[in-house]
Amino acid sequence: MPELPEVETTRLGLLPVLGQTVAQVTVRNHGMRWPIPQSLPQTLQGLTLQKLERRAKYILASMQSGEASGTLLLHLGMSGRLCLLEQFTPAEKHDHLDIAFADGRVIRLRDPRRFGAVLWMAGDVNLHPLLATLGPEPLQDTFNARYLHNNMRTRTAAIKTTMMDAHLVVGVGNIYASESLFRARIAPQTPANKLTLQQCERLVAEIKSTLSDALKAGGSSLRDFFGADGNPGYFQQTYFVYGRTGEPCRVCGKPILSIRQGQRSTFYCKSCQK
DNA sequence: CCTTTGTCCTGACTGC
DNA sequence: TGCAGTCAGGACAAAG
Repeated sequence: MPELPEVETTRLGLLPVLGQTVAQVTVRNHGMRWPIPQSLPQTLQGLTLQKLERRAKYILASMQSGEASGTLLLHLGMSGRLCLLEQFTPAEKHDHLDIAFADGRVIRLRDPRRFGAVLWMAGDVNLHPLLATLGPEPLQDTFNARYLHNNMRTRTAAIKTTMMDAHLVVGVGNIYASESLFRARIAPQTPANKLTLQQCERLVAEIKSTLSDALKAGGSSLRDFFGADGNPGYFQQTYFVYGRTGEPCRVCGKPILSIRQGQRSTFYCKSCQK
């Protein structure tokens, strides 16, 4: 389940092919969340990779050659992985897309569940419908306690579901929502408009530190993450509550509870979170 | 049958 | 009245 830190680590792992020119694109399966455009191989052929950026959980690969330019949007869904191969190797079952470069290296997308996406945007990628209305990046200063508190005023739904709304702030997936609420000692069922400014301060701080801790862990495990076998696994983190139903709280020892909120699992400690 | 993710859509409702 | 915002729920992608 790639969350923002894994996406960012994936982006870092791809940086070595910056400046390379696309030699050949192979699409083995177009059926992703949205179909991979039939014209993608033709579109990318001969373009040079200029920039690798990230917005929310999208990796944005900007390509250009002469007049032709645009950006490839890559989303990993819940089971997607991008590996950078030093040279072509035979594709396996769920390897849906290869982007081969002139120097022989290959970016390969593997996504068993195919919830991911590969899209092409000519022109300004920030105008793409999927990106245009997104909220701020969680690690930027525009995402702060005042912003959160202000935007929670009109929200009556539970803080857990509200904080996962990408129009409010991006990159807070199911795992980090539970984790940062625990760290901020806020009960996930709390109506968003009941949060005090002080609670918003704690929550923003914990979202930022939870994500940046994970980013640091990702950066330091980059070599393992982009393993020599070209088969990166996701770095395993120790969670306070996520997936720990019935196990003892790492702070107070009471059992971790799980509930459903908006058709998603939420994990929390009843005695630590108020 | 269940679970998992992010995103989009619909219909109902609220408040200005 | 009209409109924008909000919310709950469901749909959807596929596989284990």
